[in-house]
Amino acid sequence: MRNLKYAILGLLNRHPMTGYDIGKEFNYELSQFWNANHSQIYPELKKLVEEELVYYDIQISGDILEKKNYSITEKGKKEFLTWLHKDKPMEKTPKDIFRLRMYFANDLDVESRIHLLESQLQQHKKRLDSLSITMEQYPTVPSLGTDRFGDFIVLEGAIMRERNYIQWIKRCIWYCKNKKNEEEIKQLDYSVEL
Amino acid sequence: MRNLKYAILGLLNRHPMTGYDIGKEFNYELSQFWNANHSQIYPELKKLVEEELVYYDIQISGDILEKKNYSITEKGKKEFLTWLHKDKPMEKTPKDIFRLRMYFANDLDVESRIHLLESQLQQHKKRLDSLSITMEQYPTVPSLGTDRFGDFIVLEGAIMRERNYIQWIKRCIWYCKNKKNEEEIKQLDYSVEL
DNA sequence: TATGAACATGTCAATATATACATGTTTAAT
DNA sequence: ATTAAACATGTATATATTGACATGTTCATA
Repeated sequence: MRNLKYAILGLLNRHPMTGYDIGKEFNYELSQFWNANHSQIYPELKKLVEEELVYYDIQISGDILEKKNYSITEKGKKEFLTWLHKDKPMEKTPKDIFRLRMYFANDLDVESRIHLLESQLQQHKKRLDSLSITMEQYPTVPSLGTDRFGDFIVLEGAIMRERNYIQWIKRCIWYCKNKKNEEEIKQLDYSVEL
Repeated sequence: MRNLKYAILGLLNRHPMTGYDIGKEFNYELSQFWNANHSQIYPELKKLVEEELVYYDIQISGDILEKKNYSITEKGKKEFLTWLHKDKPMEKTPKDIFRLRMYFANDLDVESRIHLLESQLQQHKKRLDSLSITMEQYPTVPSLGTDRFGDFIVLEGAIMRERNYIQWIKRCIWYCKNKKNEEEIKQLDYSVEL
């Protein structure tokens, strides 16, 4: 697999940065589809240096603080592009603990169920709001050859995903609140508004 | 975390079954939000027995084949319900390698990008079809207190998730094709100028 | 009755991930 | 000058997960 390897190579392919910077990326935009702790990043960078896919320059920040500024090598670039070109089969669906809980929720009284659903709803709404604010940075669709195009489509994907999750939670709440008219419920369709 | 623990307890809380059966569940409906290999399941069951959260009866299948039929204990039931009641904060967004690839895809020519997107699109459509067929088993919404209600809402969630992913991929393809035309038009403009 | 698919249970090694431990520097604000 | 937040880089331990190794039985069917 070595997915972290390619995530790091991809970032360094954009521009050189330190391990700390990579960690920050994983906590910002990328966090919508990737993440890693620094305890994973530093050893991986070490490995990538050994494999001659990246190298670093030491920069002095302030008086004595040594920063390792990592760059991708030609070999690294080549390996990254090979990975990027490969048409990989669809991944397994991701694990989702909240769905797992809802799967088993018939053991919960309806009030508790609604409470858990409402709590998740609030959290997802909050995330959607923050993603929407980020989206305001894009008045138009960036052009295809730029980094910002990648930033834009995954941000849009994240927004769509959150909207969709919110819709599902709302449906679950609706079912819980309306035990009757079961025939009617099935008439609704699951179309997603954009 | 011990999420597998609760996934197993939840299943055994529905009804007793073998480790093999649990593995099958993880490859069927549950696979839309949970999975585990048998190499993870058997050791976990062993642990749960030690913790007295489950126990097993040995059943003879055929002449000599011993099957371990696992059941949940009262202690296990209690611990499962405590877990189920707890209002947990939202999980980190799941990792998604295809989104990661698309994030970096500006290094790909437009044709390759569209090819990768179309390939994913076909696979997600196929999964959506199979989920939709499963949904045909539910002519009405099952009542709240039954296992089938849990089955139903997560199946509906899986369908919504696939529809949404498909919409996102289609949007990405649309952007690629439109921008491509724009660039072609630009090329034409240049040639006219020349 | 031979055969292959599904049933059934386990271990082992490698990798991936999370959390805590450990140590310091720089920068901006008070 | 003090302080707190952010910068910066690592290691260690525990847990989670994957994929391979290992072994055997039962059942349907050709």
